[in-house]
Amino acid sequence: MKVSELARGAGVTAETVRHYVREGLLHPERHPDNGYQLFTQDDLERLRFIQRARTLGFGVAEIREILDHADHGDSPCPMVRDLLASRLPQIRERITELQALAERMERALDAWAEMPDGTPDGHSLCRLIESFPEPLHADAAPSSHKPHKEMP
Amino acid sequence: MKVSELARGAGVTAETVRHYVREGLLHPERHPDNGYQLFTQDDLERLRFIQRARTLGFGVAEIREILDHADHGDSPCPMVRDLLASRLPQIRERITELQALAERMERALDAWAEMPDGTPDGHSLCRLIESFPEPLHADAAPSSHKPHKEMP
DNA sequence: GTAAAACCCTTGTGTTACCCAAAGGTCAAG
DNA sequence: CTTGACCTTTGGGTAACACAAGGGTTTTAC
Repeated sequence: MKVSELARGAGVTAETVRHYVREGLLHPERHPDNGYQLFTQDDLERLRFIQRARTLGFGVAEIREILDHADHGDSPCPMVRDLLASRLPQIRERITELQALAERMERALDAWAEMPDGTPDGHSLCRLIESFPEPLHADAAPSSHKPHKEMP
Repeated sequence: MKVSELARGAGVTAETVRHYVREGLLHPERHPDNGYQLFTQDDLERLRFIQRARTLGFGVAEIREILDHADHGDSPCPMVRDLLASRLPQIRERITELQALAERMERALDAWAEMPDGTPDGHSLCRLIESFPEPLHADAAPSSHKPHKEMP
């Protein structure tokens, strides 16, 4: 198979496939004449595996590790389980955050009805936003969790 | 106020403040002698406004627009409402996705108990992942929504 | 047989919202 | 006057691709 064929087979773009190759998740042969990348059926399964792993929240680097393990004949399952277990709480946290976000947005839109769009008076920017509670930045809590990152 | 003072006042890092200055969200004066950035109380409120807007899901570029509007004496509220209204469904979608993700992860961890960590046999990578349903890539639906982006 | 369409290659750039390091100037305290 | 804390700018890194450019190749149609 060539790049695009493999890509179609898994429902991704050719760019994504090339990306995975660059990142070392796929190791295609090269057609000796024209240098085209040649993929096998196993590569297709491998790509589908990658897709599933991605939907499980794994990053590309992690998947590479998993695949490397498996390629060496080791079972990556324990690693997978640990990664899964360690990330699940973060996902939950992220969900909670987003739900709070959605709620804030809804309350904002609801409150809209009763608020005038008045031109700012030099001190107010948009009451719609200003009237929200502050993000209450944790500066007293000794729990050393730095500014938060995005999910992988 | 100097950078770090402003930053502390809003619970962000000095780097973040400098970032917002670079992006044009804050326009501090400069101390004529040493070139230090000088912020006012209004800047502190402005920064807090920015923080609230961020927690409402606005991107830096959008906030810049909002602030520019307000700085010109226009009410940014209608813009804010539209942005809020247009983004809310995306947030909901994202929540649904993440909930599905969390569920998949849980099911995976549950299923773990009954599965052997067997070394891969050359065709299986990790049954824990392989036994998941494929991401069912929409290639038949005419709804032209390309590979999805992350939330702003 | 050949020309255009459709693919392939590599390389480099852009996206988001910051974080971090380096090199060097400034300032308050001891 | 020397630390140490803080300031400045510049430049590079992050995640997972998307996209465009410039140039070769293969397939398809006439």
